Amino acid sequence: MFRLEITAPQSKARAGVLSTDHGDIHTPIFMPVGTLGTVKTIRQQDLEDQINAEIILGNTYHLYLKPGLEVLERSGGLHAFMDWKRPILTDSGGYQVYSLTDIRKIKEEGVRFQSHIDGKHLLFTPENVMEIQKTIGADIVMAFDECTPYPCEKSYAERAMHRTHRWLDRCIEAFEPSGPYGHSQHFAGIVQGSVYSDLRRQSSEYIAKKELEINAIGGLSVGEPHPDLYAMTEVCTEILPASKPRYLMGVGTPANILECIDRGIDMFDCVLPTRNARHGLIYTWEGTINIKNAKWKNSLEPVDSTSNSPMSRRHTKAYLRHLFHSGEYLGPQMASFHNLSFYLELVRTARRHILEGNFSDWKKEVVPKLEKRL
RNA sequence: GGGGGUGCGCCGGAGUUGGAGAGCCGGGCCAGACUGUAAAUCUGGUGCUUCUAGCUGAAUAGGUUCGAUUCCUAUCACCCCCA
Repeated sequence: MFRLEITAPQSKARAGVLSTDHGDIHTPIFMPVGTLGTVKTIRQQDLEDQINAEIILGNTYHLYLKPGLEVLERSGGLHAFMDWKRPILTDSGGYQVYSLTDIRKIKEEGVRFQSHIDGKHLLFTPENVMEIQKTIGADIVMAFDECTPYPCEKSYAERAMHRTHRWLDRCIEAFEPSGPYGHSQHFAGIVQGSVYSDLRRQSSEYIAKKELEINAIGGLSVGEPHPDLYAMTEVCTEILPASKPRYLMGVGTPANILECIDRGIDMFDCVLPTRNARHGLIYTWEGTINIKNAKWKNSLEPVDSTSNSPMSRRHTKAYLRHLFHSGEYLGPQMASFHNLSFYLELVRTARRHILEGNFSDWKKEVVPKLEKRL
């Protein structure tokens, strides 16, 4: 399923190919987030033809509530429902344990959520989360875990980690690789342990022992400082097997992504390019732009002259700013299109430099620029 | 031309029956935040200054009063009615 092509010199960065029944994924890869069966504002066709996303995310908790399993099953799964032919990875709802902390209760059996839509109680267990992801028809199925917050007391982080491990065992027991729609599913376990090296080490060893197809690192990019993010990533990639893809969940900024590729990560997902786009933040190779700022009012420069998205080369900053200030739908849409194009271009370029053997030098050169504010 | 009414913030509302408030609610504007999406959302600022405080301020100019956004006079602007 995963073929490692090359490991960069003086770095843990690697390039590989992850194969699924819906197509190959060239790593390192960025996976746009499409929580509710849509990458917000972007058509599937553009995602495929223009942005060239190789895989997108869906979310178990959200899809279970809306549109619900019945129509997904009748459609033949999420791929058919949303007409997306490439791979899909579904998050298990473990992140909602963190983000919806006020409307959930954690028990050994699972997590009881009170629906944010109608207040109904629902119990998510490792077993039924595997079942739901089967019905959704994801190519990559995530273990049900608990994403701990930051900051997090060590004693709590440790208890939560052990519970996540117990849940992992139950997920493995419940998971079946043969999905209901004729394509096979792949399972990923998740390392936890907050920002504590010894817990991260312990969790990585626990996950590694299971010899899963994909190993993920969760519970990061929840507000901890970047040095902690990098340090914890390094601790985990040191232990998680090199022969299997490593997925760093929820990361991150362009600089985060390059730094973590450098530390041996193969897969990323993050809401930043799409959410920030809707809020007017544009990512470029020269740094980030808040397109709503007054300084762009009369700028007839292209949004991004180096973008591989024709739209960003054709339209001016002044125009995009105007769209935002007028509340026009095209603003957030163009910005999302641009940012996703940029993120995919970012990882493709990283991959190219890994294959060329000069990833580290290239990374050192571009990261300071990426972190600039224009 | 005659009669009536209304004027405070960048805009729209609310409110002030002589003891003000640099002040309420929206919007706009200026910024900021956002990392496995309860997010096209949220937060802060938006008269001036030497800024833990002070100053100026209710169309404009006067007047009455201990005290005026409030009462009086004139002027200006806008709205309504009549010619």
